[in-house]
Amino acid sequence: MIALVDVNNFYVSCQRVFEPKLMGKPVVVLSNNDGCVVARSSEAKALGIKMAAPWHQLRDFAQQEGIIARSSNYALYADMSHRVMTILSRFSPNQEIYSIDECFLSFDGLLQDHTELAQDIRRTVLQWTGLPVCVGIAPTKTLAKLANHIAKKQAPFNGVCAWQQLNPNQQDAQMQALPVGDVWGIGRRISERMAQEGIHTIADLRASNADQIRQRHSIVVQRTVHELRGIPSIELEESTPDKQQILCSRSFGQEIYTEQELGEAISTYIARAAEKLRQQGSLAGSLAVFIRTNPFRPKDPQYSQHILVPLTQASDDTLLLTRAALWVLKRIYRTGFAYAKAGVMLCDLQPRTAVQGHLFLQTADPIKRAALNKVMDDINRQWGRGSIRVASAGFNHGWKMRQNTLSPYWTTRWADLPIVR
DNA sequence: TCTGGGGTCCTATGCCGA
DNA sequence: TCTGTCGGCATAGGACCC
Repeated sequence: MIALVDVNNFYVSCQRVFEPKLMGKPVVVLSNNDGCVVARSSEAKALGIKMAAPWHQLRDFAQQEGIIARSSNYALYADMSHRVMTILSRFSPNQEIYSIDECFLSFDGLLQDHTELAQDIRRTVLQWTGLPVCVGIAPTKTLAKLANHIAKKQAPFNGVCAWQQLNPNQQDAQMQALPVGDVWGIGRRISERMAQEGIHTIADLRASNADQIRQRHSIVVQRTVHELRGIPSIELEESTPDKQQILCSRSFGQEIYTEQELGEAISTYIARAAEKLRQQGSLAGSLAVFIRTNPFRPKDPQYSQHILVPLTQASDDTLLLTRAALWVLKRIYRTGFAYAKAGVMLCDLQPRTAVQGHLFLQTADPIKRAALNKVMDDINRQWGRGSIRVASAGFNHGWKMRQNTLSPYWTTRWADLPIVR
Protein backbone atom coordinates (compact mmCIF):
# COMPACT_ATOMS: atom_id res chain seq x y z
CA MET A 1 0.00 0.00 0.00
CA ILE A 2 1.30 3.45 -0.92
CA ALA A 3 0.52 6.81 0.64
CA LEU A 4 1.06 10.12 -1.10
CA VAL A 5 1.43 12.99 1.36
CA ASP A 6 1.32 16.50 -0.05
CA VAL A 7 1.40 19.89 1.67
CA ASN A 8 -1.55 22.12 0.78
CA ASN A 9 -0.53 25.25 -1.15
CA PHE A 10 2.99 24.64 0.10
CA TYR A 11 4.71 28.01 -0.41
CA VAL A 12 1.71 29.95 0.85
CA SER A 13 1.41 27.68 3.87
CA CYS A 14 5.11 28.21 4.71
CA GLN A 15 4.61 31.97 4.66
CA ARG A 16 1.55 31.64 6.88
CA VAL A 17 3.40 29.66 9.55
CA PHE A 18 5.46 32.76 10.34
CA GLU A 19 2.88 35.39 9.40
CA PRO A 20 -0.40 34.19 10.94
CA LYS A 21 -2.12 37.37 9.82
CA LEU A 22 -2.13 35.85 6.32
CA MET A 23 -4.56 33.16 7.47
CA GLY A 24 -7.96 33.37 5.82
CA LYS A 25 -6.75 35.99 3.33
CA PRO A 26 -6.11 35.59 -0.39
CA VAL A 27 -2.34 35.10 -0.66
CA VAL A 28 -0.11 34.31 -3.62
CA VAL A 29 3.59 33.51 -3.85
CA LEU A 30 5.43 34.72 -6.93
CA SER A 31 8.13 33.02 -8.99
CA ASN A 32 11.69 34.29 -9.19
CA ASN A 33 11.83 37.87 -10.42
CA ASP A 34 8.28 38.30 -9.13
CA GLY A 35 7.25 37.09 -12.58
CA CYS A 36 4.19 34.93 -12.17
CA VAL A 37 2.02 33.23 -9.59
CA VAL A 38 3.38 29.86 -8.45
CA ALA A 39 1.29 29.23 -5.33
CA ARG A 40 -2.16 30.37 -4.27
CA SER A 41 -4.15 30.13 -1.09
CA SER A 42 -7.65 28.70 -1.43
CA GLU A 43 -9.03 32.24 -1.10
CA ALA A 44 -6.88 33.37 -4.03
CA LYS A 45 -8.01 30.37 -6.09
CA ALA A 46 -11.62 31.27 -5.28
CA LEU A 47 -11.00 34.74 -6.74
CA GLY A 48 -10.06 33.09 -10.01
CA ILE A 49 -6.30 33.62 -9.87
CA LYS A 50 -4.80 31.07 -12.25
CA MET A 51 -1.59 29.14 -11.74
CA ALA A 52 1.35 30.75 -13.60
CA ALA A 53 -0.60 33.96 -14.22
CA PRO A 54 1.79 36.86 -14.97
CA TRP A 55 1.78 39.06 -11.89
CA HIS A 56 2.06 42.37 -13.73
CA GLN A 57 -1.28 41.62 -15.40
CA LEU A 58 -2.90 40.99 -12.02
CA ARG A 59 -1.54 43.96 -10.10
CA ASP A 60 -4.63 46.15 -10.29
CA PHE A 61 -7.05 43.33 -9.66
CA ALA A 62 -4.96 42.19 -6.68
CA GLN A 63 -4.97 45.63 -5.15
CA GLN A 64 -8.71 45.87 -5.63
CA GLU A 65 -9.36 42.50 -4.00
CA GLY A 66 -6.78 42.80 -1.25
CA ILE A 67 -4.65 39.93 -2.52
CA ILE A 68 -1.34 39.73 -0.69
CA ALA A 69 1.79 38.72 -2.62
CA ARG A 70 5.12 37.39 -1.42
CA SER A 71 8.32 36.86 -3.40
CA SER A 72 9.41 33.26 -3.25
CA ASN A 73 11.81 32.45 -0.43
CA TYR A 74 13.39 29.15 -1.42
CA ALA A 75 15.67 28.94 1.59
CA LEU A 76 12.58 28.95 3.80
CA TYR A 77 10.69 26.40 1.69
CA ALA A 78 13.66 24.05 1.46
CA ASP A 79 14.11 24.13 5.23
CA MET A 80 10.41 23.57 5.92
CA SER A 81 10.38 20.77 3.36
CA HIS A 82 13.25 19.07 5.13
CA ARG A 83 11.36 19.21 8.42
CA VAL A 84 8.22 17.71 6.91
CA MET A 85 10.14 14.91 5.15
CA THR A 86 11.99 14.04 8.35
CA ILE A 87 8.71 13.75 10.24
CA LEU A 88 7.14 11.64 7.49
CA SER A 89 10.11 9.28 7.46
CA ARG A 90 9.11 8.20 10.99
CA PHE A 91 5.93 6.65 9.60
CA SER A 92 7.59 4.32 7.10
CA PRO A 93 11.13 3.11 6.37
CA ASN A 94 10.35 3.35 2.66
CA GLN A 95 10.06 6.94 1.52
CA GLU A 96 10.39 8.51 -1.89
CA ILE A 97 10.73 12.29 -1.74
CA TYR A 98 9.05 13.18 -4.98
CA SER A 99 9.18 16.95 -4.86
CA ILE A 100 9.71 19.81 -2.44
CA ASP A 101 6.24 19.36 -0.97
CA GLU A 102 5.23 15.73 -1.47
CA CYS A 103 6.45 12.22 -0.83
CA PHE A 104 5.37 8.63 -1.24
CA LEU A 105 5.48 6.28 1.73
CA SER A 106 5.05 2.56 1.27
CA PHE A 107 3.50 0.24 3.81
CA ASP A 108 3.90 -3.52 3.51
CA GLY A 109 1.07 -5.58 4.95
CA LEU A 110 -0.56 -2.59 6.56
CA LEU A 111 -2.79 -3.77 9.38
CA GLN A 112 -3.82 -0.44 10.83
CA ASP A 113 -6.95 1.26 9.49
CA HIS A 114 -5.73 3.37 6.55
CA THR A 115 -7.78 6.42 7.37
CA GLU A 116 -6.69 6.43 10.99
CA LEU A 117 -3.04 6.18 10.02
CA ALA A 118 -3.40 9.02 7.53
CA GLN A 119 -5.16 11.24 10.05
CA ASP A 120 -2.33 10.55 12.47
CA ILE A 121 0.14 11.72 9.81
CA ARG A 122 -1.86 14.91 9.25
CA ARG A 123 -2.11 15.73 12.94
CA THR A 124 1.59 15.15 13.54
CA VAL A 125 2.83 17.26 10.63
CA LEU A 126 0.43 20.07 11.49
CA GLN A 127 1.36 20.10 15.16
CA TRP A 128 5.11 19.89 14.61
CA THR A 129 5.48 22.28 11.66
CA GLY A 130 2.24 24.24 11.32
CA LEU A 131 1.76 22.94 7.77
CA PRO A 132 -1.49 21.33 6.58
CA VAL A 133 -1.16 18.17 4.48
CA CYS A 134 -3.52 15.86 2.61
CA VAL A 135 -3.04 12.11 2.26
CA GLY A 136 -4.10 9.61 -0.39
CA ILE A 137 -3.59 5.87 0.17
CA ALA A 138 -3.91 3.25 -2.56
CA PRO A 139 -2.25 0.15 -4.01
CA THR A 140 -0.31 2.06 -6.71
CA LYS A 141 1.43 5.41 -6.95
CA THR A 142 -0.95 6.68 -9.62
CA LEU A 143 -4.01 5.74 -7.55
CA ALA A 144 -2.42 7.27 -4.43
CA LYS A 145 -1.97 10.49 -6.39
CA LEU A 146 -5.59 10.33 -7.48
CA ALA A 147 -6.78 9.64 -3.93
CA ASN A 148 -4.74 12.58 -2.71
CA HIS A 149 -6.37 14.77 -5.36
CA ILE A 150 -9.82 13.67 -4.14
CA ALA A 151 -8.85 14.23 -0.50
CA LYS A 152 -7.76 17.75 -1.34
CA LYS A 153 -10.76 18.76 -3.44
CA GLN A 154 -13.69 17.15 -1.66
CA ALA A 155 -14.38 18.53 1.78
CA PRO A 156 -16.23 15.49 3.21
CA PHE A 157 -13.00 13.49 3.01
CA ASN A 158 -11.42 15.74 5.62
CA GLY A 159 -7.99 15.61 3.98
CA VAL A 160 -7.70 11.85 3.70
CA CYS A 161 -8.79 9.43 1.00
CA ALA A 162 -8.11 5.72 1.45
CA TRP A 163 -8.93 4.29 -1.97
CA GLN A 164 -9.44 0.73 -0.75
CA GLN A 165 -12.01 1.89 1.75
CA LEU A 166 -14.25 3.17 -1.03
CA ASN A 167 -16.55 0.48 -2.44
CA PRO A 168 -16.30 -0.30 -6.18
CA ASN A 169 -19.33 1.85 -6.97
CA GLN A 170 -17.82 4.84 -5.21
CA GLN A 171 -14.49 4.28 -7.01
CA ASP A 172 -16.30 4.15 -10.36
CA ALA A 173 -18.29 7.25 -9.58
CA GLN A 174 -15.10 9.17 -8.72
CA MET A 175 -13.37 8.06 -11.91
CA GLN A 176 -16.37 8.90 -14.05
CA ALA A 177 -16.63 12.35 -12.54
CA LEU A 178 -12.98 13.33 -13.09
CA PRO A 179 -11.42 14.35 -16.42
CA VAL A 180 -8.57 12.22 -17.71
CA GLY A 181 -6.23 15.20 -17.40
CA ASP A 182 -6.41 14.89 -13.62
CA VAL A 183 -4.39 11.67 -13.78
CA TRP A 184 -0.70 11.89 -12.86
CA GLY A 185 1.24 11.72 -16.13
CA ILE A 186 -1.59 12.83 -18.41
CA GLY A 187 -0.95 16.42 -19.37
CA ARG A 188 -2.65 18.82 -21.72
CA ARG A 189 -1.43 17.38 -25.03
CA ILE A 190 -2.21 13.77 -24.21
CA SER A 191 -5.67 14.75 -22.90
CA GLU A 192 -6.39 16.49 -26.21
CA ARG A 193 -5.38 13.46 -28.20
CA MET A 194 -7.37 11.16 -25.96
CA ALA A 195 -10.48 13.32 -26.36
CA GLN A 196 -10.29 12.60 -30.09
CA GLU A 197 -10.18 8.90 -29.27
CA GLY A 198 -13.29 9.20 -27.10
CA ILE A 199 -11.40 9.01 -23.80
CA HIS A 200 -12.67 11.80 -21.60
CA THR A 201 -12.84 10.60 -18.00
CA ILE A 202 -10.47 8.61 -15.83
CA ALA A 203 -12.98 5.75 -16.02
CA ASP A 204 -12.66 5.84 -19.84
CA LEU A 205 -8.89 5.56 -19.60
CA ARG A 206 -8.99 2.72 -17.09
CA ALA A 207 -11.38 0.81 -19.38
CA SER A 208 -9.32 1.44 -22.54
CA ASN A 209 -7.29 -1.17 -24.37
CA ALA A 210 -3.77 -0.98 -22.90
CA ASP A 211 -2.10 -2.33 -26.05
CA GLN A 212 -3.79 0.27 -28.19
CA ILE A 213 -2.73 2.93 -25.72
CA ARG A 214 0.84 1.70 -26.12
CA GLN A 215 0.50 2.00 -29.91
CA ARG A 216 -1.17 5.39 -29.99
CA HIS A 217 0.68 7.03 -27.15
CA SER A 218 3.66 5.49 -25.38
CA ILE A 219 4.80 2.89 -22.94
CA VAL A 220 4.56 5.53 -20.22
CA VAL A 221 0.85 6.00 -20.75
CA GLN A 222 0.36 2.23 -20.90
CA ARG A 223 1.92 1.94 -17.44
CA THR A 224 -0.49 4.58 -16.21
CA VAL A 225 -3.44 2.48 -17.42
CA HIS A 226 -2.12 -0.52 -15.51
CA GLU A 227 -1.63 1.58 -12.41
CA LEU A 228 -5.22 2.82 -12.61
CA ARG A 229 -6.30 -0.82 -12.56
CA GLY A 230 -4.35 -1.38 -9.36
CA ILE A 231 -1.35 -3.13 -10.93
CA PRO A 232 1.84 -1.49 -9.60
CA SER A 233 3.93 -0.47 -12.63
CA ILE A 234 5.90 2.49 -11.32
CA GLU A 235 8.44 1.63 -8.65
CA LEU A 236 9.07 3.52 -5.45
CA GLU A 237 12.46 5.21 -5.82
CA GLU A 238 13.91 5.53 -2.37
CA SER A 239 17.38 6.74 -3.27
CA THR A 240 17.65 9.86 -5.35
CA PRO A 241 19.93 9.10 -8.28
CA ASP A 242 22.65 11.64 -9.10
CA LYS A 243 21.53 14.37 -11.44
CA GLN A 244 22.41 13.92 -15.10
CA GLN A 245 22.52 17.63 -15.76
CA ILE A 246 22.68 20.74 -13.61
CA LEU A 247 21.15 23.94 -14.84
CA CYS A 248 21.29 27.44 -13.46
CA SER A 249 19.45 30.20 -15.27
CA ARG A 250 17.69 33.43 -14.37
CA SER A 251 15.78 36.22 -15.99
CA PHE A 252 17.31 39.58 -15.21
CA GLY A 253 15.60 42.20 -13.06
CA GLN A 254 16.27 44.60 -15.90
CA GLU A 255 17.59 44.16 -19.39
CA ILE A 256 21.33 44.23 -19.90
CA TYR A 257 23.38 45.01 -22.97
CA THR A 258 27.07 44.43 -22.43
CA GLU A 259 29.22 41.35 -22.57
CA GLN A 260 30.72 42.48 -19.27
CA GLU A 261 27.38 42.26 -17.46
CA LEU A 262 26.40 39.00 -19.15
CA GLY A 263 29.78 37.69 -18.03
CA GLU A 264 29.00 38.61 -14.43
CA ALA A 265 25.71 36.75 -14.59
CA ILE A 266 27.26 33.71 -16.29
CA SER A 267 30.08 33.62 -13.72
CA THR A 268 27.57 33.78 -10.89
CA TYR A 269 25.49 30.96 -12.36
CA ILE A 270 28.57 28.79 -12.97
CA ALA A 271 29.58 29.24 -9.34
CA ARG A 272 26.19 28.04 -8.20
CA ALA A 273 26.05 25.14 -10.66
CA ALA A 274 29.58 24.01 -9.78
CA GLU A 275 28.69 24.10 -6.09
CA LYS A 276 25.78 21.74 -6.75
CA LEU A 277 28.07 19.60 -8.89
CA ARG A 278 30.63 19.21 -6.08
CA GLN A 279 27.85 18.52 -3.61
CA GLN A 280 26.86 15.39 -5.48
CA GLY A 281 30.47 14.42 -6.10
CA SER A 282 30.35 14.63 -9.89
CA LEU A 283 32.39 16.13 -12.67
CA ALA A 284 31.00 17.83 -15.77
CA GLY A 285 32.18 16.56 -19.15
CA SER A 286 30.61 19.39 -21.11
CA LEU A 287 29.08 22.76 -20.56
CA ALA A 288 26.46 24.87 -22.30
CA VAL A 289 25.83 28.60 -22.12
CA PHE A 290 22.79 30.40 -23.44
CA ILE A 291 21.65 34.00 -23.66
CA ARG A 292 18.44 35.46 -25.00
CA THR A 293 16.39 38.62 -25.43
CA ASN A 294 12.81 38.99 -24.18
CA PRO A 295 10.48 36.89 -26.38
CA PHE A 296 7.46 38.65 -24.86
CA ARG A 297 8.43 41.80 -26.71
CA PRO A 298 8.31 40.58 -30.30
CA LYS A 299 8.72 44.10 -31.67
CA ASP A 300 12.22 44.35 -30.19
CA PRO A 301 15.07 42.76 -32.15
CA GLN A 302 15.26 39.14 -31.01
CA TYR A 303 18.33 37.01 -30.47
CA SER A 304 18.77 33.67 -28.78
CA GLN A 305 21.83 31.48 -28.92
CA HIS A 306 23.43 28.62 -27.09
CA ILE A 307 26.55 26.52 -27.53
CA LEU A 308 27.46 23.24 -25.89
CA VAL A 309 31.21 22.60 -25.62
CA PRO A 310 32.97 19.45 -24.48
CA LEU A 311 35.69 19.96 -21.86
CA THR A 312 39.11 18.50 -22.56
CA GLN A 313 38.94 16.89 -19.16
CA ALA A 314 35.86 16.55 -16.96
CA SER A 315 35.97 19.02 -14.06
CA ASP A 316 34.20 20.42 -11.01
CA ASP A 317 36.55 23.40 -10.64
CA THR A 318 34.70 26.71 -10.52
CA LEU A 319 37.67 28.63 -11.93
CA LEU A 320 38.15 26.31 -14.90
CA LEU A 321 34.43 26.11 -15.64
CA THR A 322 34.11 29.89 -15.41
CA ARG A 323 36.91 30.38 -17.90
CA ALA A 324 35.30 27.93 -20.31
CA ALA A 325 31.88 29.54 -19.95
CA LEU A 326 33.21 33.05 -20.57
CA TRP A 327 34.98 31.72 -23.65
CA VAL A 328 31.66 30.38 -24.91
CA LEU A 329 29.92 33.66 -24.10
CA LYS A 330 32.43 35.51 -26.25
CA ARG A 331 31.45 33.24 -29.17
CA ILE A 332 27.69 33.80 -28.86
CA TYR A 333 27.53 37.42 -27.71
CA ARG A 334 26.24 39.99 -30.22
CA THR A 335 26.06 43.69 -29.55
CA GLY A 336 22.89 45.72 -29.94
CA PHE A 337 20.43 43.44 -28.17
CA ALA A 338 18.59 43.87 -24.88
CA TYR A 339 19.28 40.63 -23.06
CA ALA A 340 16.60 39.38 -20.67
CA LYS A 341 17.89 35.99 -19.56
CA ALA A 342 20.98 33.80 -19.47
CA GLY A 343 21.91 30.43 -18.14
CA VAL A 344 24.47 27.68 -17.93
CA MET A 345 24.08 23.92 -18.03
CA LEU A 346 26.58 21.34 -16.86
CA CYS A 347 26.15 18.14 -18.86
CA ASP A 348 27.69 14.74 -19.36
CA LEU A 349 28.06 14.37 -15.58
CA GLN A 350 30.21 11.55 -14.27
CA PRO A 351 31.28 10.34 -10.84
CA ARG A 352 34.44 12.01 -9.55
CA THR A 353 35.91 8.59 -8.89
CA ALA A 354 35.78 7.58 -12.53
CA VAL A 355 37.76 10.39 -14.12
CA GLN A 356 39.41 9.73 -17.40
CA GLY A 357 42.84 11.35 -17.18
CA HIS A 358 44.41 13.25 -20.05
CA LEU A 359 47.79 12.21 -21.31
CA PHE A 360 49.12 15.57 -22.48
CA LEU A 361 47.01 18.15 -20.72
CA GLN A 362 48.77 20.50 -18.33
CA THR A 363 46.41 21.74 -15.64
CA ALA A 364 46.67 23.56 -12.37
CA ASP A 365 47.61 21.25 -9.50
CA PRO A 366 44.34 19.32 -9.09
CA ILE A 367 44.84 18.75 -5.38
CA LYS A 368 45.37 22.43 -4.67
CA ARG A 369 42.40 23.32 -6.85
CA ALA A 370 40.13 20.88 -5.02
CA ALA A 371 41.22 22.35 -1.71
CA LEU A 372 40.56 25.87 -2.98
CA ASN A 373 37.04 24.97 -4.13
CA LYS A 374 36.32 23.31 -0.81
CA VAL A 375 37.39 26.40 1.10
CA MET A 376 35.16 28.55 -1.10
CA ASP A 377 32.22 26.21 -0.48
CA ASP A 378 32.85 26.25 3.27
CA ILE A 379 33.05 30.03 3.44
CA ASN A 380 29.93 30.49 1.36
CA ARG A 381 28.02 27.96 3.43
CA GLN A 382 28.92 29.71 6.66
CA TRP A 383 28.73 33.35 5.57
CA GLY A 384 26.15 33.19 2.84
CA ARG A 385 26.24 32.45 -0.87
CA GLY A 386 28.50 34.77 -2.83
CA SER A 387 30.60 35.84 0.18
CA ILE A 388 33.63 34.70 -1.75
CA ARG A 389 33.53 34.55 -5.54
CA VAL A 390 35.54 34.91 -8.72
CA ALA A 391 36.15 38.52 -9.74
CA SER A 392 34.37 38.06 -13.06
CA ALA A 393 31.11 37.63 -11.12
CA GLY A 394 31.31 41.37 -10.42
CA PHE A 395 29.92 43.51 -7.64
CA ASN A 396 27.13 45.83 -8.78
CA HIS A 397 24.59 43.37 -9.98
CA GLY A 398 22.19 45.69 -11.75
CA TRP A 399 20.68 42.58 -13.36
CA LYS A 400 19.81 40.95 -10.05
CA MET A 401 16.30 39.55 -9.96
CA ARG A 402 13.40 41.49 -8.53
CA GLN A 403 12.12 40.33 -5.17
CA ASN A 404 10.01 43.20 -3.96
CA THR A 405 8.11 41.39 -1.25
CA LEU A 406 10.66 38.94 0.10
CA SER A 407 9.98 37.73 3.63
CA PRO A 408 12.72 37.19 6.25
CA TYR A 409 14.67 33.92 6.29
CA TRP A 410 12.92 32.96 9.51
CA THR A 411 14.49 29.54 9.95
CA THR A 412 17.89 29.77 8.29
CA ARG A 413 19.40 33.10 9.30
CA TRP A 414 20.13 34.09 12.89
CA ALA A 415 19.26 37.73 12.36
CA ASP A 416 15.84 36.78 11.02
CA LEU A 417 14.74 34.49 13.85
CA PRO A 418 11.20 35.40 14.88
CA ILE A 419 10.82 36.78 18.37
CA VAL A 420 8.10 35.26 20.55
CA ARG A 421 6.67 37.49 23.25
C1' DT B 1 8.22 48.56 -16.45
C1' DC B 2 6.33 43.91 -15.40
C1' DT B 3 5.58 36.64 -18.33
C1' DG B 4 10.01 31.24 -13.38
C1' DG B 5 13.33 27.59 -12.80
C1' DG B 6 14.75 22.92 -12.66
C1' DG B 7 14.43 18.47 -13.84
C1' DT B 8 13.29 13.47 -16.26
C1' DC B 9 12.05 10.13 -19.75
C1' DC B 10 10.71 8.73 -24.29
C1' DT B 11 10.46 8.85 -29.33
C1' DA B 12 11.73 10.06 -33.87
C1' DT B 13 15.34 10.63 -36.93
C1' DG B 14 19.45 10.19 -39.36
C1' DC B 15 23.97 8.37 -39.70
C1' DC B 16 27.23 4.64 -39.62
C1' DG B 17 29.13 0.11 -39.98
C1' DA B 18 28.38 -4.83 -40.27
C1' DT C 1 31.44 -3.93 -56.08
C1' DC C 2 26.90 -2.51 -55.21
C1' DT C 3 22.65 -2.50 -52.62
C1' DG C 4 19.52 -3.41 -48.91
C1' DT C 5 18.67 -4.09 -44.08
C1' DC C 6 19.26 -3.77 -39.37
C1' DG C 7 21.00 -2.47 -34.82
C1' DG C 8 23.51 0.94 -32.16
C1' DC C 9 24.30 5.50 -31.19
C1' DA C 10 23.88 10.51 -30.84
C1' DT C 11 20.87 14.23 -31.01
C1' DA C 12 16.82 17.08 -31.04
C1' DG C 13 12.52 17.84 -29.54
C1' DG C 14 8.26 16.81 -27.24
C1' DA C 15 5.83 15.59 -23.25
C1' DC C 16 5.47 15.34 -18.48
C1' DC C 17 6.24 16.70 -13.42
C1' DC C 18 6.71 20.13 -9.40
